[in-house]
Amino acid sequence: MSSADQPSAEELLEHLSQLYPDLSPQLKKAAAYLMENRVEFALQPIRKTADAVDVAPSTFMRLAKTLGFDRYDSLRQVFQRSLQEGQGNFSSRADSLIELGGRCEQQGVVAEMAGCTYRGIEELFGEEMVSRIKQAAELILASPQVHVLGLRDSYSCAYHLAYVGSVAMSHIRLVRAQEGSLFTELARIDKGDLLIAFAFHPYTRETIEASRIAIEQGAQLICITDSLRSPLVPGAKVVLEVQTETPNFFPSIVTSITLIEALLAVCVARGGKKMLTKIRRFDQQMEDLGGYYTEE
Amino acid sequence: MSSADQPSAEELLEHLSQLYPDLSPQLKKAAAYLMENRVEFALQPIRKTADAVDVAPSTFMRLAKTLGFDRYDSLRQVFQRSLQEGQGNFSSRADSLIELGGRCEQQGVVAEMAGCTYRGIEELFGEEMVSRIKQAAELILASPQVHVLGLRDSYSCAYHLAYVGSVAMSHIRLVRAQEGSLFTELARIDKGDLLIAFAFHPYTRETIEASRIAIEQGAQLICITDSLRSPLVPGAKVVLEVQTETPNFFPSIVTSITLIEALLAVCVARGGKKMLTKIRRFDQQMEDLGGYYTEE
DNA sequence: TGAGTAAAAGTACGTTTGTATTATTTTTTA
DNA sequence: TAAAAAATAATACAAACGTACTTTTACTCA
Repeated sequence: MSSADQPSAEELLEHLSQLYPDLSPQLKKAAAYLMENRVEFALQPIRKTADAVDVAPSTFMRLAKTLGFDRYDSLRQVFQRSLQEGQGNFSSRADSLIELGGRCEQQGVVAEMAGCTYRGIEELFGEEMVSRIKQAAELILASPQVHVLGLRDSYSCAYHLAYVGSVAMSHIRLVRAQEGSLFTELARIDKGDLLIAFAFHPYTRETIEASRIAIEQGAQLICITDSLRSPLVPGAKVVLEVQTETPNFFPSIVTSITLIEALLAVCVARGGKKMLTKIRRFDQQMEDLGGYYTEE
Repeated sequence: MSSADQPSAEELLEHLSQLYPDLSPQLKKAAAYLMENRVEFALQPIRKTADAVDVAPSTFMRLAKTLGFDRYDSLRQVFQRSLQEGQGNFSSRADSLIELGGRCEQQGVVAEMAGCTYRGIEELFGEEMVSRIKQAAELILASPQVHVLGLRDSYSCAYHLAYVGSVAMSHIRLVRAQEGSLFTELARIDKGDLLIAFAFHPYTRETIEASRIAIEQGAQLICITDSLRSPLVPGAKVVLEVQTETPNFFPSIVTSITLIEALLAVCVARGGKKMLTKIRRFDQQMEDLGGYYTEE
């Protein structure tokens, strides 16, 4: 047990399973339901819960008191909280990392960062996200041209996607915005093309304007951004939301980079052999041109 | 949309994010809360939710109706259901993301990537690494000039470090290598300066040569690379080794980016107030110059 | 058999809930 | 600048809620 005040759901269930054999028949029914339906239990009011087991509401009140709670709601809150925390694999490790970090100042910062990173990545590999990544990959493979746009703090993302992506898929290119060339570059976006745009808060004005223009020109948009409220979202075909929170003064791009690499992996997996030979050819060329370092 | 009867939470949030720009101010506040606190929204009654946003309860009712629901509870139930499902599929499996992989081909790739990413980051936050990060930060803060070099697949790393870093520390600059300007740029590296160089296998020839020249010129070197046998290591003052392995055809830069952000965090933590005012001034300037997007 | 005693169900009540309605403020339009 | 419209806040109320209390049931033991 960690704290008598607010036991975790797991601790509680373990405690309950020990008490179980000695409970009265009705309390057993109630306890059994709780053990096997924690989520429903957390969400439903006492009356609905009681109905589900065909038991009087007061039975669940007695159960709460048997477990040492003063009120029914305290019991239910335990399970609501466990829902909120999501009890994810990474998050729990992250928490322990943070606890560990308190020792010295810098380690604290780093540990907190680690926590954010873990949480961000965990979200990234959820089912919903994976299916979106697949959608995005589909779009990339189907489009005649793919333009990648990211400015300022998002430029690293755009560059990474465009550089690595173009090795495997020659129809991917980076939208450059040096010396005010952005809007000239936009002219190269044709109807039916795909634009992949990156923007994190505070959003760079040009990125927003550029993607609106692209949509007007008949292009499709995939946006990678930090919130569903981002000005990039309206009009986007696929929205890839990433976690950018961090104790730092700038938004973290770690999850975005991870997303990019996952996206590329899926593209290659779908792209088949054609793509593999393309990659091999690129490697060969680099070697022939002396682009790579070889010892002595 | 799949079913008009009971849209999924994700569909709903996407729908909402499309509507978002046209909502009234108060409805935006409510919508924003919903988009970023789905779990709390599912658990709390309307009054608590309204209080959290400092909005009248009726605002949330209007939000529900705006989204096409007849009653507030129907909206909340959508998120309650998504809680139930999310809980069942994921966390109850509890162990590792990799287990999740087998289901379909693409998900397998993604899951394996998740594993690599996780391992890489875990290594990064070990004690040994943290102490090296501190050494590196010390060097950065002590040097009169810091040059950041990374080419090809490492350019995103170099750019990220230099761009974000220069916001807080004006003595950080990116070494550019466009149109063969690399060696001209190297002339700017003085004795006592610091060079931070990135290179991953297969190592780009110019990066290796450039850092050797820099050392000859009396500069110190921090290298961020994927192996202790990397040609960048000899002569380096601090070596930061990162994990780049991944099922992909290119080395992953996720851990490098994470390292960069940790490094910056430590720099800022040590840099004190001077740095904070510098960051604030940058923000102010960007806002004044209209660099950031603001709604309407 | 019938008092005694847990356990369970039922009842009643003050709160809190969602919601329709009305009032107020803000914004738009003429 | 005044009127009209829209958006927001306040109010009121019935339904549903948790919970204390009472009644009924089931069982134990003189």
